[in-house]
Amino acid sequence: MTDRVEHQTSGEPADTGPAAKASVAGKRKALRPAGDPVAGGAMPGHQPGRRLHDSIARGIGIRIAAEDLKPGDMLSGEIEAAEQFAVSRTAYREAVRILAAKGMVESRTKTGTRVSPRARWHILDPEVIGWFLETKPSEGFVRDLFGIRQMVEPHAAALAATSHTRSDLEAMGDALGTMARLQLSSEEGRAADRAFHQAILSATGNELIAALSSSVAAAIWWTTLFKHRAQRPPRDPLPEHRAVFEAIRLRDADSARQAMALLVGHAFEDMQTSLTGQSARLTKVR
Amino acid sequence: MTDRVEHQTSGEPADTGPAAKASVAGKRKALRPAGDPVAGGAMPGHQPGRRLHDSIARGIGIRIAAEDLKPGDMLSGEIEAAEQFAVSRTAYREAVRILAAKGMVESRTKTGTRVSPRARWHILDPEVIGWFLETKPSEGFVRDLFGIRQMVEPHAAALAATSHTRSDLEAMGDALGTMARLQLSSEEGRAADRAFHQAILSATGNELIAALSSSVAAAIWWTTLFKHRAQRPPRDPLPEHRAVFEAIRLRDADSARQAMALLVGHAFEDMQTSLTGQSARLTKVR
DNA sequence: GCTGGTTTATTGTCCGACAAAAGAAATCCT
DNA sequence: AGGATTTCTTTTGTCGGACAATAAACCAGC
Repeated sequence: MTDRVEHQTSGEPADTGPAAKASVAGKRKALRPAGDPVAGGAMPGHQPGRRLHDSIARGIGIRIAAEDLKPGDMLSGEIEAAEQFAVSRTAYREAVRILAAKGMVESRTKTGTRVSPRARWHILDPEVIGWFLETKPSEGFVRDLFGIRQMVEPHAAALAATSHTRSDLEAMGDALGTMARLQLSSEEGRAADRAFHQAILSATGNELIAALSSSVAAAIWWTTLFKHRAQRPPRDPLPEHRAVFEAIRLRDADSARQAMALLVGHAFEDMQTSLTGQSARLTKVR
Repeated sequence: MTDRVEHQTSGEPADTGPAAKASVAGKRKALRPAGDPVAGGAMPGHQPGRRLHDSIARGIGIRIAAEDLKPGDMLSGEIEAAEQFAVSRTAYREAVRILAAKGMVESRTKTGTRVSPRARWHILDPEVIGWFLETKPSEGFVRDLFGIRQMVEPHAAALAATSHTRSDLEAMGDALGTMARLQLSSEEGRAADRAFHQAILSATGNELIAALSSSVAAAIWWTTLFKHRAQRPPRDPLPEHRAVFEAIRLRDADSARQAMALLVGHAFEDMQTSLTGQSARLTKVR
């Protein structure tokens, strides 16, 4: 008894709608009409210009991240799944390869393709993190995100203080200047915030630590998002950033570590108060 | 007769002799155009039972990790590449999808597929780390590996001290017992070593930190390898492991952090002395 | 020299077929 | 009947060939 999971886009059960299999076998003339409103048909949320297999992988990945598909769940067979997405089996298979490369699913002959146990997910993969943030991530996930940030960034700041080069310092300074000019209300200002922290991770000289920047960036993204939603103006982050920068510039590792620990700790506090203050509001972003 | 497959942990310098494998299957048609000298043979290192696209992805990934293919380098076109590997374009494309999912290559129409800049590589991906360790004992990479271990493990031990559950403790205890029984000379003993450290990362309760276990495991793998190569008997790692375990068991976060910092520091020292002691052998590869 | 079409090389997508693996079922031998 | 063996069946894996879409490169015209 195959208890298969279907790839439906909305809550509507696929219910073999009339238009569902509208000439899947039809000639490939069936170009995708712009704005095709027919539900159940074409790949939902597929932006033109992006690749089909990427869109499909993303769609399934988001469903897994949202626990709509749980570990152990079996995906429908390739032929059926390809039909549901209204794409060729080739495109669907390439999507599954992507998911498998990120540890999210496993395929075996006869057994089919099923969602892997959570411990195997490459949860530090930037794309995977993006999928998790796509829908409302669990409180635990955001907490873990900050947990890693509290572990990484003070250490990284200390390393950066001793190992930075001139260009590292310039990158930090530029980002800091942009932050001061634009504040965190604009997208550019928030990008500068991320750039500042990324510059520090790069300055460690350890490319494995630098690879954690996507996780850090994700946590920062959430912080600023929550701050932005909370009506009351948050504390000004600039002085603490400057303190970190100064300590790194003076090659004072201990000060840099402490300053960064303070910064991250405050960011965590802000996020927590914002989160508990309006946890009901945490619905879908975007 | 159990047809047991030897699970030789790949990672050993791929000396894989059996090249005569090939013979993908009795194909329907004679492939192989006349003018093709088949440079390098069909698909080297493809174990039967593994998937073709995985083997190809691994092969290319290793070449990238070994800097045989450098960032910016363009891979040959899909048709030509598929011919070189003696596989279909489909299989080759799925391999490229895997590489792209790990940030190692980027494909664009007309431009072709090229190796991505190093900063985009998902270098914390367990498979990617495996590719790096396959052929490249770059001193810098191993140093970075230990750098991340020095950052992660003391912090993780402190967290584990406060957050561990009974089952976490049991996992650590079991691993420690196996280590004591088998030492590090056997593969099982080394596996127990890795299991001990992994149990600590799991006990943090932070799944993002736990996801770093592959990096830590890789570093441990290198340590034991070097220790094994160095003729003189290394220090006994067990007392230090026990100290970490005891501190965690007593929920003493500070002691756990310090004990773990000591353990990792000594492992790093051992690795460095072993490494410098036979640097001639290590650098001869390139 | 620049602008704007045209060519062209390369990846992207589709289709239909067969191979291989492995669970499930049927069969056979004792 | 029971267990081992063989056959069936389902599902992914691989193949080859075709066409579409895209963007770089090229060419023509002003």
